[in-house]
Amino acid sequence: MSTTPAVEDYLKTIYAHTEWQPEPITPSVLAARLGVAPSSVTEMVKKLAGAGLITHVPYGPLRLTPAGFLGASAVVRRHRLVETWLVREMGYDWDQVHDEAEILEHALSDRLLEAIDVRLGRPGSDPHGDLIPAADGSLVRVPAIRLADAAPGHAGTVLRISDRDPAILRDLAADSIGPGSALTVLESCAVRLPGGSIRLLAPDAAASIWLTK
Amino acid sequence: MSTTPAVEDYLKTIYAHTEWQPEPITPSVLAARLGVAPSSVTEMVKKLAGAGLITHVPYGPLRLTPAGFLGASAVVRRHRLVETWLVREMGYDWDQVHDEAEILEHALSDRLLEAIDVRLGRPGSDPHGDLIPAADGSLVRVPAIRLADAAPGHAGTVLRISDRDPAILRDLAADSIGPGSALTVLESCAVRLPGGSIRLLAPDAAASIWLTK
DNA sequence: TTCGGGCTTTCGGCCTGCCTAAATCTCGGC
DNA sequence: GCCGAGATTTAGGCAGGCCGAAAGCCCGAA
Ligand SMILES: [Mn+2]
Ligand SMILES: [Mn+2]
Ligand SMILES: [Mn+2]
Ligand SMILES: [Mn+2]
Repeated sequence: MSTTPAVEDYLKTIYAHTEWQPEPITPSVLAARLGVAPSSVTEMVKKLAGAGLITHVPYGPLRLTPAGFLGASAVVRRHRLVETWLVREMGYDWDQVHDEAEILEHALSDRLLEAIDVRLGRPGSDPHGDLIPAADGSLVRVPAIRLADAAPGHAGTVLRISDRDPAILRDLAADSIGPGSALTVLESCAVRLPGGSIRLLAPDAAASIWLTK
Repeated sequence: MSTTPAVEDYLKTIYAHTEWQPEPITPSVLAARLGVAPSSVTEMVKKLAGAGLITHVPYGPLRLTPAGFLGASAVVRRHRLVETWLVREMGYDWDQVHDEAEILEHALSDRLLEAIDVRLGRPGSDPHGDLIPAADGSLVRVPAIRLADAAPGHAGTVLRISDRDPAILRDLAADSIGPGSALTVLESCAVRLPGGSIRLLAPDAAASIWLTK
């Protein structure tokens, strides 16, 4: 099976699901994330499993094989490098890059990707703090905890903010919170910044932020 | 009908055919340029005509309507801006950009295209001297003559070199000939450069070069 | 004027990727 | 242990884009 944009999006979405939590993805969740009908997922799952990219027992969850993981890593790498490039060189804000990257991730050649990577100084993470896999799929993971799950008093650095909801990203930017921000958790939705100022976060936002442990 | 990559490639190819010569393109030539079967062209022609993008009488040639011309201009503009960007900023040589642009022309958003255009200082032509249409499809055409058709003694500036064959581009680059080069035609395949040196061009190359009249 | 080769179109088919509706399965709650 | 809600799969279809084979058209050469 050739690796079409659809295949790449399926692999990437399966990959992303287990990036910050261990449970494998189910067909219905995958369908919802991709915005397609569950029956469409069933079909593609057959093809991906047939190509040795995922494993799947009927009515069970989906897991990437090593080959599928490598393929997914390549897409994720392209997506995140593109996002980083758009923010650092093309005047985009971090809440504006996702849709553009969603398309370009399927269109860049290896050569152009390498040129962008070099220009950017081989960044290790994208504007949202998501790690950029190396060309061989490897990356250096750091133990992290959701801000919403952190105990009051927990102090840490923002590792990553889910880029799913642009509105959250804009709100956080307005609060000067981004990857690298140091903060202390006061209670479930309040944090103290280094200057001592306090920020009250929406529950959605608190669930989107991951801190060092 | 939505404007898919296939539609964009058809429009662009029809557009390009009449850019340097007046005869409209025929289905078989279009099929050859696109690398598809003639029957595939017949099908797409029906769709394009139905959408008001081209005119076509059965067994006749194909012509862009004003709407089709506008659509084609947009694709050509994206293609040529991408080529220019790859050469000026991403370390590509002028014979290496075509395939990459062939894909990216379908993937860039208007916003990203605008950002690239601004970065490059709104260039009027691409690395091969091909004019870059403005967003409204307009461009400033200059009378030109094929080097192969120029009379001995004709002196002019290189306006444009067809980018169809990368090998020709490499050869010409080795001879220090490119858009803007001043040269005098000696006989069909020989030219004199400003320094006085003489270059013997392959017939293919002489047919690919367009000079000021 | 006729004829035939070359274009063009028609026809039937294939593949990808998506859909809805209708089975079918699974698993937690009773 | 049974049952039903929810998840998953099956079945049948559709649209886009392509193909090869066969039929149809057109025009220049004779
Ligand atoms: Mn995508
Ligand atoms: Mn991101
Ligand atoms: Mn193209
Ligand atoms: Mn060009």
